[in-house]
Amino acid sequence: MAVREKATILDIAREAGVSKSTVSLVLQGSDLIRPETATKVRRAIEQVGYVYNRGAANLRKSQSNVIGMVINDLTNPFFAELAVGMERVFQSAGVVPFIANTAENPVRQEEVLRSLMEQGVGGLIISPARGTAPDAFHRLELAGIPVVFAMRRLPGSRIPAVAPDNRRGAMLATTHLARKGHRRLAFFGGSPDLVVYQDRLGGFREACEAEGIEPENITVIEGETNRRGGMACLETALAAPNPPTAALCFNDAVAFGALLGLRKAGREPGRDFAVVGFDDVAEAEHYMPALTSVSVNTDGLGERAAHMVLKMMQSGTTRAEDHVGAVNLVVRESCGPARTNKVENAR
Amino acid sequence: MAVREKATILDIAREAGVSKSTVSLVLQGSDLIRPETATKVRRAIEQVGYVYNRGAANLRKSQSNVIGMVINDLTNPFFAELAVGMERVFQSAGVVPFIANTAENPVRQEEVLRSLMEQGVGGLIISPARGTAPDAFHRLELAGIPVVFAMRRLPGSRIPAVAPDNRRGAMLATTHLARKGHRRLAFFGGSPDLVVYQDRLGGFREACEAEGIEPENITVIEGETNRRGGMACLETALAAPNPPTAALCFNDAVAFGALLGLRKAGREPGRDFAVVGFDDVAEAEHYMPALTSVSVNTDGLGERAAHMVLKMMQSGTTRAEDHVGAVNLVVRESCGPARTNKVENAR
DNA sequence: CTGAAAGCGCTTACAG
DNA sequence: CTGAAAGCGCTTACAG
Repeated sequence: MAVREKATILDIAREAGVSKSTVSLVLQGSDLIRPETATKVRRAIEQVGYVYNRGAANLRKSQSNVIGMVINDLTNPFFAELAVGMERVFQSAGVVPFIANTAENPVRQEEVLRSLMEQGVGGLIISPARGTAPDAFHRLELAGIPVVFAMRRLPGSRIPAVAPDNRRGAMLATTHLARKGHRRLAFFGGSPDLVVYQDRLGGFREACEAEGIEPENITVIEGETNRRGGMACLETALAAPNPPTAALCFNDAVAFGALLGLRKAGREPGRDFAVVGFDDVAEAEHYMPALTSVSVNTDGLGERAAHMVLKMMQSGTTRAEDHVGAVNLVVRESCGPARTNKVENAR
Repeated sequence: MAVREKATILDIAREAGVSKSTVSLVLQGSDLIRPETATKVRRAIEQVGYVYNRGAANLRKSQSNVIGMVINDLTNPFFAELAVGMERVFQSAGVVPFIANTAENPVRQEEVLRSLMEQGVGGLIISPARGTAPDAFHRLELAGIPVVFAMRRLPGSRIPAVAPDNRRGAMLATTHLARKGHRRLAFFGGSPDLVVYQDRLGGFREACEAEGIEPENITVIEGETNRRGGMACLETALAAPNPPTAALCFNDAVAFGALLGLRKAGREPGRDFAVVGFDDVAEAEHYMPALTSVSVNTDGLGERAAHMVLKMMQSGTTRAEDHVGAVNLVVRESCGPARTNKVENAR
């Protein structure tokens, strides 16, 4: 078959001996068309090597079923897992979402959003980049495009969000550590510019209070939300005059870093110092030692967000109820066996 | 500002008191327009909250600068790193690529490609899914759309590929192990349906021969290309009557699995058994023990592929020279200290 | 420099 | 069921 000009519905119509209206109706699966005619048209479509021009159709219909997924950091396995959960839903709905990465950069995020709008997206799922301006999604709202926040939300925004119960997750983990006998606790990584951080830290503090941990025995160390940040937090913590014996980490990456830091410091992770992560990424289970972590059901949240945006697109609304996902603590080896106060005080 | 109908160039023209041709020229940055006029138009664009309709423009121009990146497995950090390298180039070229994930599924890949074509992509970078049919990209070739293969290529295809020198990388690693005194070597993970596998295994075998490793001391164990696969390979290997003392792994994920398996088996990775990975993902450096791996310059290959497709789109060709990227062995802890034959024979 | 006109590939009433 | 006609938002010669 030789290279040729792109075939259009006119070529199909000619090939099948019908009008282009008929072809269009077949393309849309209308039941106005006699089955034999439809078959004839489909054969012609194959014949001419036709590729549907969705852009032209969208232009005419002035609507679009293109969906965008804007991810803040694709190299973070957690967000990759989230994307996969969403994709599964879209796949069974027969739509191919376009993924874009903002690399945690608000400027890039603006470019990405503009491009997506120019491309005519019909709906969007966004995990906003750190430091996103409050009005970053104003254009989208104005255009009436359904948007859903995943995992992260923006303070004061009316865009619906799908996120885990971060506060409760942090409380579960902190309580677990306290009940194991730890009386000097730390929170590692993250910074207050993320709502997620405020929620997780808030839960940590609340549980500390409930368990009667003395305020002077609570250490909060901000830091990058990756391995490097975790190592740095751990170093800082151990250098303190009266160091903590356990840490809840902002996320699993930070926890992996803390575990690494412990090894470097010659401490036995789990035994000498308890570490708990957050998110329960796939790797947590296979780490050495296996990481205790707050499971947020990443896949499930992804699916939920996908369903939400699909539904909003169908009903033509930009409003929806927030969804707060259940969490639970998955206890593995990194928070070690129970410890008594005696062990803890020996340093 | 109230919600309103989408603004078009006509609205801008009215607001600015010019014709829509003038607006269009301003939009395209033509120098036919007087600066004051351009400024006036730009102000009007802001006024009416205009969003460029790229679909309409592409339809009229019958060309597109939309670029797709089709990735076979986004949850694999290696491919995520590759995607990021490509994105960097596209970003500085001012284009926002759309990423799609095939999850190593040829059927999904077909859907993704169809969708991308319907959307009117102007160029594509693909890392083909395992088990891709030889004619999977026939439609794209017919349509004259520039395509570049990244990391993986298809046997017999004329689509240009950007990939590391897999054979040489495997030889470097194998030679290193042999020179450290290992005389019984294994190759872990992967299967022959991937050209990459054939190249890496080929290099391994060639180096074994060059170093005088006896054929009966060469073990090849196929397996999944992830951690699980690595653990399984290691188990199988150790169960053999005369087990290998070192393994080159198909990729880093397999190597991490092998390292994990060693710990489970009570062996000290690096000392009791040497492990070398392939790809040198970011995590390799931070692993415990740090993983010796063949660095393929993932970022650089991504950038190269991006430049290639951009250039092809500009010159309107679908042909280009393959690029074979340089590799080098990054020696870390997982292949341990030199060993003598004596140590090796004691089991 | 600017305006009127045609056309990209499709969908959608509207007649027949 | 099918055909002719208009129009989605843009770009592009072509006159002025």
